[in-house]
Amino acid sequence: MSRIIFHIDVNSAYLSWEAVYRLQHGEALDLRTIPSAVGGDPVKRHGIILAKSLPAKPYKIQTGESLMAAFQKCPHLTVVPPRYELYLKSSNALIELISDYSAHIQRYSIDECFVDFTDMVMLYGDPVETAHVIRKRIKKELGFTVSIGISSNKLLAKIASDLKKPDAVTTLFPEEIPTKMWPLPVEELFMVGRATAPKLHFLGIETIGDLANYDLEVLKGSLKSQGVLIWNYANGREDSQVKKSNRLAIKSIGNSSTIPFDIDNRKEAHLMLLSLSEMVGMRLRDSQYLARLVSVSFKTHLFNSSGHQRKFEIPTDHTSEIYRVACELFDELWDGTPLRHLGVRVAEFCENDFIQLHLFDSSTDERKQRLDRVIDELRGRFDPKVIMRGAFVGSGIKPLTGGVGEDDFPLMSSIL
DNA sequence: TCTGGGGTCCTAGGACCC
DNA sequence: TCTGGGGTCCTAGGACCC
Repeated sequence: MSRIIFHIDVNSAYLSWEAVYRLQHGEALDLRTIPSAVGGDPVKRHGIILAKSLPAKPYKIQTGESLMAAFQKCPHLTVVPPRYELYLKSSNALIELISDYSAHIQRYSIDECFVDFTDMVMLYGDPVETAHVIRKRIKKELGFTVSIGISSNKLLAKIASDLKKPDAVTTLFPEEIPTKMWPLPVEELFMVGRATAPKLHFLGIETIGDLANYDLEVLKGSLKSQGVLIWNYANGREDSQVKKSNRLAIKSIGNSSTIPFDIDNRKEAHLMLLSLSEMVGMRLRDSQYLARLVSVSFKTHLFNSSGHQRKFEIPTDHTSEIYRVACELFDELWDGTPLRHLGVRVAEFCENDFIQLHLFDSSTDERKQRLDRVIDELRGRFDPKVIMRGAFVGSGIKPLTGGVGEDDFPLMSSIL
């Protein structure tokens, strides 16, 4: 039996949510009506564009480009800093409203979700009409607009929602593929990115239709399994389930940061690793997991990147353990080239519901654990900066680096 | 174009085992 | 002895997503 899937996408999410918040708090100006953007650190004119308004489009402002470049294209661009707690609240409100219509919701990212509407058709009738009802309710009750795509699978629904923006409902059922999807440039296809597009062009493939009708064996030859995947996508074939997102699905936790200055000595590098390990450790403990693997990665001033990873002898969630191994890994990997980016990540989780007591130094282990808990507690209760290791004082390196705390839902996958 | 930060998955090569 | 092949695990690197 054929399914009915919705993909719901918030238009210019961060910017819309910011604009709505400001209107609700008495500001007269609607950011959506002027060239504006949400981006990092406008004061220092540093960071990147995270979201832009429609009036910013004619200036060719691109999501992901540096603020410097954006100001050059549009000197009077209004830039506001991001506020992730607000976006999380807005996202939750959206999901709550959609829950009135179906319990089968998959949050794909903070501003996108899939809804399996198949069983709801009996209850609500025509899906397109229902989608319009949902769209209008969101606009009226929450103050921002969405684009809704409807089809028989997640891939087509996602592409459909992109066809018309803002504030729109669009279908892309299999019989509509040749007219609505095949004329699109191939880079609009999910999973065709910066590296794959040139390879496809080399084969003479320009549109999604070209790809759909291309010889699969030839494609396999140059793109392996990726070739098979995108060929199926180009033909609209995809059958993954709308899965309720569960926190348990999380696979890794990491933080990384571009340093304001190039690091050229081990001491500063270690301090940076400590700062990152603190955040990773906090998030790991919050997740209730222990990690079996830790990895360190960096980018040099020339943007060459490399990484190194290792397993813990015993799965852990201690900041001090993560930091110790991170330093080991770093010292083995680094040849002294100046660095501008450093990252720490933990993975391979197991449950922490029994306490790991090992025979040799259970007392120090317990002490570490207590220390972590007390610090987490204080940081949660007050400002995270209340606890600061002495080594950071006057170092120019923040005692805690990286974002994404407590309520993150870890589901951004390159697979639908 | 002078390039953030959070993730997931795939592949290739080497080590090691039988 | 200088020579198999298959399976699994580990690691590094790259591609993609939002």
